[in-house]
Amino acid sequence: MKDSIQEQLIAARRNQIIDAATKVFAQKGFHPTTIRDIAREAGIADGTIYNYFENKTALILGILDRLNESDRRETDFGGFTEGDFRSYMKAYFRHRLTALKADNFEIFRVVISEVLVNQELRELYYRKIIEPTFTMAETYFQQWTEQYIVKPTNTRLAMRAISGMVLGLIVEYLMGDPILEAAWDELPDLLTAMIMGQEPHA
Amino acid sequence: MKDSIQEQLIAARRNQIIDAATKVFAQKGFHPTTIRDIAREAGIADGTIYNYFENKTALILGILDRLNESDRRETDFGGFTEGDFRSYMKAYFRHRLTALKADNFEIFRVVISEVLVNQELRELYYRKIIEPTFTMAETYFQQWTEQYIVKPTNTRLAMRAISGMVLGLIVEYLMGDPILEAAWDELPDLLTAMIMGQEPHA
Amino acid sequence: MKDSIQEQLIAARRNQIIDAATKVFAQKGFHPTTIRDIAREAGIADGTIYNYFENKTALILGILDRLNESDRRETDFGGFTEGDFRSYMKAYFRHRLTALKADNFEIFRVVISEVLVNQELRELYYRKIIEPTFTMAETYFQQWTEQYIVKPTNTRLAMRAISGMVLGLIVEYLMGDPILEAAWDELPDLLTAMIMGQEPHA
Amino acid sequence: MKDSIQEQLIAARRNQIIDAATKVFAQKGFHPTTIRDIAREAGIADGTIYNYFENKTALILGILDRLNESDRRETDFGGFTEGDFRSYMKAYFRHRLTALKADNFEIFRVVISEVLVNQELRELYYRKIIEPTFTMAETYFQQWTEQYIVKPTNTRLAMRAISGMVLGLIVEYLMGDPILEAAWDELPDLLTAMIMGQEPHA
DNA sequence: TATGAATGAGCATTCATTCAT
DNA sequence: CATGAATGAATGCTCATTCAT
Repeated sequence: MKDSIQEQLIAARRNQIIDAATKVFAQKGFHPTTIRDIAREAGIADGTIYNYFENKTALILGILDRLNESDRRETDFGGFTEGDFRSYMKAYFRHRLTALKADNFEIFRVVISEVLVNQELRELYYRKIIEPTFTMAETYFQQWTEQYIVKPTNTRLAMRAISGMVLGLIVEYLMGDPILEAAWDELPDLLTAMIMGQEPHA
Repeated sequence: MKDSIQEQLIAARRNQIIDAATKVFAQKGFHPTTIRDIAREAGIADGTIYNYFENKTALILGILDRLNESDRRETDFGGFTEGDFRSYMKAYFRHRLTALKADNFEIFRVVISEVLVNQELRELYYRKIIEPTFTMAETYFQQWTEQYIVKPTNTRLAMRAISGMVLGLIVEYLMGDPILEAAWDELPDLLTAMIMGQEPHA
Repeated sequence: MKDSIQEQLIAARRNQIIDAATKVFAQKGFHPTTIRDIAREAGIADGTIYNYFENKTALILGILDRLNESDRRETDFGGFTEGDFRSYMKAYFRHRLTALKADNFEIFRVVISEVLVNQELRELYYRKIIEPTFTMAETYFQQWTEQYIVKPTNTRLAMRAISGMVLGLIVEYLMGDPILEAAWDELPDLLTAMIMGQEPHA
Repeated sequence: MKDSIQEQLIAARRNQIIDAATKVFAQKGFHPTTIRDIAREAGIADGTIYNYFENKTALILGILDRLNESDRRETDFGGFTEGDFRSYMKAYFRHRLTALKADNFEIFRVVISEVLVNQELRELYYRKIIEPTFTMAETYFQQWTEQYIVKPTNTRLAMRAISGMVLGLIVEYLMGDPILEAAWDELPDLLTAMIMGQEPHA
């Protein structure tokens, strides 16, 4: 019982710190942000952060974890399993392309940048987020690729191509492309059309 | 005459430094690499680097410039302009996905990471590399999209989706995905098929 | 309560650092002295200095402040206000010429040198030390100049001439003049005689 | 003959460099000025400076020498030797207080600052400039002090007090005192009056 | 657990000076 | 003599991390 309260307190404090870290990292980037910046933003002392996170990198990990969790909570494509795969794709694109809108874009910029370059982070990110996502998605794609692509071994590659398209577009957006910024919302339809062919007219 | 020699000497030294920087950055990443590391690798004094580059960030710029130049030199899709767009696409995918193979992958990891997070770098990268590339490519895509996509205003978006797919796949590769690593060479065909539909059988 | 202790600790540490800085600056001068020199002399780490002073220049400011404070504490010419102006002058000269004796001379050398050349320092020095001193002294001089100098507007100039005489003598001393070194103690009487005329014999 | 031309060339180049150094030192101060700054201002290469001056400090010495020479050339108080000592004093004050006007003030600031703190410079400055000046002036003052001051041994001290007054006023001016700046031209008369008493009315 | 002062390794950058051309 | 590229020692300052209270 007591442990439970303890855990809740700890979780609350961790969240408080991750909130602060997310905010400041998003504003200033990872390297330019100091532990003191985060501590001040969280309204706590520098040293306190080290009671909850081993080091600065662990904060990025914490952010990743939480992004992942909230993503998993929001994501549910179960409804599309049967039947309309086109709708599923459109929903997937919309979800992925919208999820990072607003503030999230900036923290995503920082996270991607750091993950690319930090092996420890990268391995964790791959193992905890990318891999499970791919594995989970494989089922959905399987049935689709069976119809469209001859070699079924390519299912996994096709999946990666599609998720890569989304990721690449986000990166291009983060590079400051004005075209993407202006027409971001048109992407789900367009991407679906590109991948699945023109929507058959009734 | 003398100026020409001077310029050559300067260019040679710059290349020497960029070579060293590329190598060390690729090994250790941008931030962990010290100017001294690069100077040692280049076999020159620390201070000499500053006779050719304003600061550490300028080294990344130099690397970007050279990647860009060599890319432009290697790239020639002119032959595909007329006629077979499918071949053009396949060539494009193959070129893009191969260009960064080997050592280049590692420096690309570092460059992308830093560009994402450094505004000055990002703006230059966009202005000098991304934007011209898109502008140049627009012509090729125009004719294709005219046939496949109803709204011609989406040409630019489609281009970005396709280049984004490549970029995203590279990033996923850099994240350590074993599937991509194993089947990287199958991608050109697969991507072409995904975008353009199955190749029509004779 | 706790704050008071905190403040005392902070003040103590600041004093400890200023002591060290004064000592090392006096020995080696401002520019040749490194932060590490001061830290070692104070028996603390380099970084600790930056918890108490913004930068190296701020150390000079700290020294100035403390010189100023101790000067104010020692200085009290109130007793001479009424009556004997000649005694006042002599006391003034003696005080000014003695105050900097011993170690103080060397730190004064460094401080003057740096203040002359550092605008920020100069402005602060003028505003916090010179100006208040002149303003405060004006009252005393007023009554004297009323008697001796026709144009009362010149009071301020006369004050500056007299304080300048002291300052100039100190600078000449610091230049290494052996005559001044040998007869420094005779100056108060001499200067008084020069300014006020020979002492009337009873 | 050839040597003479050689010497003239060398002297000309030295002057060119000292001109540049004076200008840049006056603008930026000694330490913030780089050899390159001076070389650029002189329109020559960095290395050339080292053919004429041993090091950066030697440039200050060169400036001092030239200030001294031009001062000696301009200074001639011979006419006042006999007769009117009051006129002599006034001329002395006027000369000293005017000589450094305009640009000279700024270079004087830099020179004083550096001389105070650099022993080698200080000794040379004292030996070559201060000492000869005092020795030379002693004769003039002798006769005056004989009349006014009882102890003739104090002649030298009185001289130093008076020259110190000038020096101190200049330093106070350099500290940024607005009163002195506004009424600088009134000083010769005032100082004379302070030292010699009110001018006797006919 | 919270604090925040102390730590000190670490690094980009500068610049006086040298010397081969 | 002039040049200016190369040198590399030297240093102020930052900041992640620790730990006594």
